[in-house]
Amino acid sequence: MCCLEKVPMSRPVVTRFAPSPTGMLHIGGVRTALFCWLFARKHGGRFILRIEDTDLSRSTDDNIRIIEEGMAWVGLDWDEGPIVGEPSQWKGPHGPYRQMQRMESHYKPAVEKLIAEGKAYRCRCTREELDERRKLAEAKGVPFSYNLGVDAGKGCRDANHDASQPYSVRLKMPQDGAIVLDDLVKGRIEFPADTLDDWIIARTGEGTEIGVPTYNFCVVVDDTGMEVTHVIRGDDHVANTPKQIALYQAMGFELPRFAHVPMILGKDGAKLSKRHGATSITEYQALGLLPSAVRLALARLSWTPKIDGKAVESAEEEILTDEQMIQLFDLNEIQKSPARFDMDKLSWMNQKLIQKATWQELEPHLRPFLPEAWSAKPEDWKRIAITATQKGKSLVEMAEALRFAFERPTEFDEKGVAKFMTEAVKPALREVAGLSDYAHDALEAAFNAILERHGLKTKDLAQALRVALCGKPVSPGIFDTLMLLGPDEVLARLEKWL
RNA sequence: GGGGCUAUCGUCUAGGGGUUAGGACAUCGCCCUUUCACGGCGACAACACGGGUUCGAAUCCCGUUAGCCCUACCA
Repeated sequence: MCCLEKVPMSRPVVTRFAPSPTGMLHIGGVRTALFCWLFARKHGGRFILRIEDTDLSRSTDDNIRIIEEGMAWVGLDWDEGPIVGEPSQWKGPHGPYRQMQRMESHYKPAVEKLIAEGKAYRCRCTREELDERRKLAEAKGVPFSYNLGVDAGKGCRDANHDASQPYSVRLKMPQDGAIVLDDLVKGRIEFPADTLDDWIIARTGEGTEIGVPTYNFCVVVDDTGMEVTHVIRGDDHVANTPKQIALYQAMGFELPRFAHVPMILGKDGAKLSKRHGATSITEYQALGLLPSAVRLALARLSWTPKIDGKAVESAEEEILTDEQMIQLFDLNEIQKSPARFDMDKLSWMNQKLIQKATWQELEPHLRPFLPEAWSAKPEDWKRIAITATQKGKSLVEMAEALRFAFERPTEFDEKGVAKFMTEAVKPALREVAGLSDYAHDALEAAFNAILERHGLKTKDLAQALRVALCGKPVSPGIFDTLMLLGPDEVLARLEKWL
């Protein structure tokens, strides 16, 4: 069944990605964002980027820019959210899209309303008192709770405190039954009410003021205010969801659909972290990966698209275009269990995508990995350079394979010299140096003629040329190598060997 | 401690009562070849464990184990 059919509301699909600007854009976050993006695109809906910058100590405009640029690079464009390079502006009708800018306008009125309606209450318990109780519970080996079980009746739930003293604000949770979450990927999950106690929606403020609201509160206010219909997020949020559901209900809002997607683990099954290698999207960019490869690899982690009801059955089918992914995407096909990140497969997909791309498509991605001189080269030259190296696993490999075209070799591979720079081959080399018609066919014909005259095999001459021209017996196809260098440069590099 | 989620080749996964348990990446071997690659062909390789239910269980149920998440006036 399509998840859309289960949505009671007839509003257009809206998803959102809400990262914290804490210094980098994590690959796991990008994957979640990708699912949100795919889902929105598939259903012709909107995709929102929202910045959760309530962690004042780590949130900076620079970090927000890192997120924006990372998202832009990986090709996840947002319909609503911040405007790159304009910290105080945004696009979309539900702004601001930075939480710190929503305090007075959105969060505080919502808290006040809940208190006024008796759905939430002021709590005068201090952090110290709470810590004390927590320690006590721990010593006794019983679970701490604010107002549940043995702690029932404790706390300020029924005290009806006014605002005359500093207070935090807690939400009254239902006290019996269960909160059920009908998750689009995990299925039905029940949370017994007696495990969910009254939680803080707003921290203690100054004097009679309401303090800064907490994450679980802001999320709900934002998601309702921004008309989010499908909350697609990491499954580390599953256990937060019953709190949020209770809040939706207290505020009288219709529930969105929830889809908790599994997290990405490192190769060893531990949470993906620095020691597994690259975790930030910026690093993947630097590795010479195509954004399309990153999208594909990330999407295929935990998701098996079905074509006509069948999962992909060949290497060819693994390489999906964005259009195919958007068309095929279905939350029902997402795995419940976490997946381990596999750099090898990403790398293979990257290679396949490089092979499939036209040289024009590749050029802008490749350019940053090449020296300045690249830009000045004629189109034809670029075409040859790219098509000649399009077997590489990454843009870095391609650039590396083209180095010889920009730098004369300073060192020469000893084994290569010993093996291929024979006396027998030198006269042939001399003839190659004299060639002037560098059109591919002419070059090939002349090359073969030289071979014949000197009784050499292709390998003998080609390898000797590679060593002389590139310093090592490795280069693109020999005719491409010659063409990229051109007759003058070939002559110059050959001179010392004649 | 409590609550929740998860478990098929090394990795991503298909399959959901009867299959030689299928594919992809990686690995290994062979072939192709002007180098390196690409490409082609092939091989290796899995149902976490223990109980049920059943004529029959990877598949359904219950336990166990392991991993992860939440259990904050973090997000």
